[in-house]
Amino acid sequence: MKYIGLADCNNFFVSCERVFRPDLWGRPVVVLSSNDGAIVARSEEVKKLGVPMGVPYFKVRDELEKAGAKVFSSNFDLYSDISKRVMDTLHEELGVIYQYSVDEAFFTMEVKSVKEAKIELARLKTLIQKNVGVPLSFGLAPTMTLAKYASELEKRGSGVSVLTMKDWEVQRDTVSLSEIWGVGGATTQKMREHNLITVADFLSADNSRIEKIFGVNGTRLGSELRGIPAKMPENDEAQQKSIMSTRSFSKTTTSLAVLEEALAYHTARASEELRSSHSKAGKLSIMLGTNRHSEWVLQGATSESVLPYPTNDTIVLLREVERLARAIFVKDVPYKKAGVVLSQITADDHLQLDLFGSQQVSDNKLMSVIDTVNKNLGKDSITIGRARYKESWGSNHNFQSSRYTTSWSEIMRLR
DNA sequence: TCTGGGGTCCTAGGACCC
DNA sequence: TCTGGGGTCCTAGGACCC
Repeated sequence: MKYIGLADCNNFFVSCERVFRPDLWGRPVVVLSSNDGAIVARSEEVKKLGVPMGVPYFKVRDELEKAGAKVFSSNFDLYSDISKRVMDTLHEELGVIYQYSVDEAFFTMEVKSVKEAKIELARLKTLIQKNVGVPLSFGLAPTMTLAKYASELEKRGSGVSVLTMKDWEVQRDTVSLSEIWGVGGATTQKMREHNLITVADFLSADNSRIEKIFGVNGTRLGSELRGIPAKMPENDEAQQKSIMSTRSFSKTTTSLAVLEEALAYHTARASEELRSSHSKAGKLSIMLGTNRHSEWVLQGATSESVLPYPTNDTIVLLREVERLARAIFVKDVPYKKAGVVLSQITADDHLQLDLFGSQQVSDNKLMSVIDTVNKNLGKDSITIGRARYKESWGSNHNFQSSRYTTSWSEIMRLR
């Protein structure tokens, strides 16, 4: 029978940090979000302390210190590299995989016997642990939603769980809907108002009632929970719909010049990524944000512009970004973040030519030279205009580990 | 003092058309 | 004392995920 599997790395960012700091296995470790704002990854030891996911760091700093926890700023260069190694191994061993996030991938598997499937996945788990160095868990079930649920079951145990319909039919009476993938806070609330608490409640409710209240998401959820796939892992490298680059500043600013520098930096980042995926964007948006927890919360602004023709040229985009920024900037507002979003993305080889053939279709030589130099000599060896990262508007990252695997100057030294 | 960033999908409602 | 209905397209915003 065909099953859907999920491979999910345990406490991924924490595990990545531990690969190069083996002394931290068994010790409480957390990783902070960008700007050292909130907790985004916790080791088992920290979860046991009761520190919740997503809590602002400053609220739990003392508690963590008392527990002797090690704190890291996020180090995405490191995490992406480790992620790539995990995904490469999964791909080699399982064939087609669908990478769902930096630390998760779905796949399909023909299961002849549960026992054999378990042995196979346990072997794979050991292999990744040995070759890459991070622990992961596998869940195998008839649908994506159930595979997700299954993967949680053995996180602290063997790390491999196969959920058959027979198992699930026994369990689902007591599983609460809020534990299910895709059911968040707002939906849980709404379900509660309709007296739907457990999976069994949901499944015994009338189909048309579910559809009326929860729309297509409701009917899909019902199907997935009955073991009939309503979502399938897609292996094709689907075109990304949007690319964004945004960051909070360590301190607020009221200077248009500073905001323009930050926006220029994000424009460079986003268009670089656009070029590396061999595509162009038809729409550009910028955002200036204020502190969400201050009286300025509503003073943020966004603005967008449909480009005359799709482009990935940093210079063209920079010009437009500057125009938009000047239009929405308000004097004396303390801005806390800035960002750029590129959307309406099309692959280079799928571009629509306009009727008069007047648009620029050739690749910009200057851009590809800059990309090549930066690839060979390191990030930002060449920047355009003001598009260079500056600490003056940068984020806090006070506990950052080395980029052990992606930067020669930060490689681990042995003596 | 200090509260992330990067995504996707769905829906409601307005503009516009015949 | 009367005020269509049906359709498309677009966008803003909500919800969710990791």
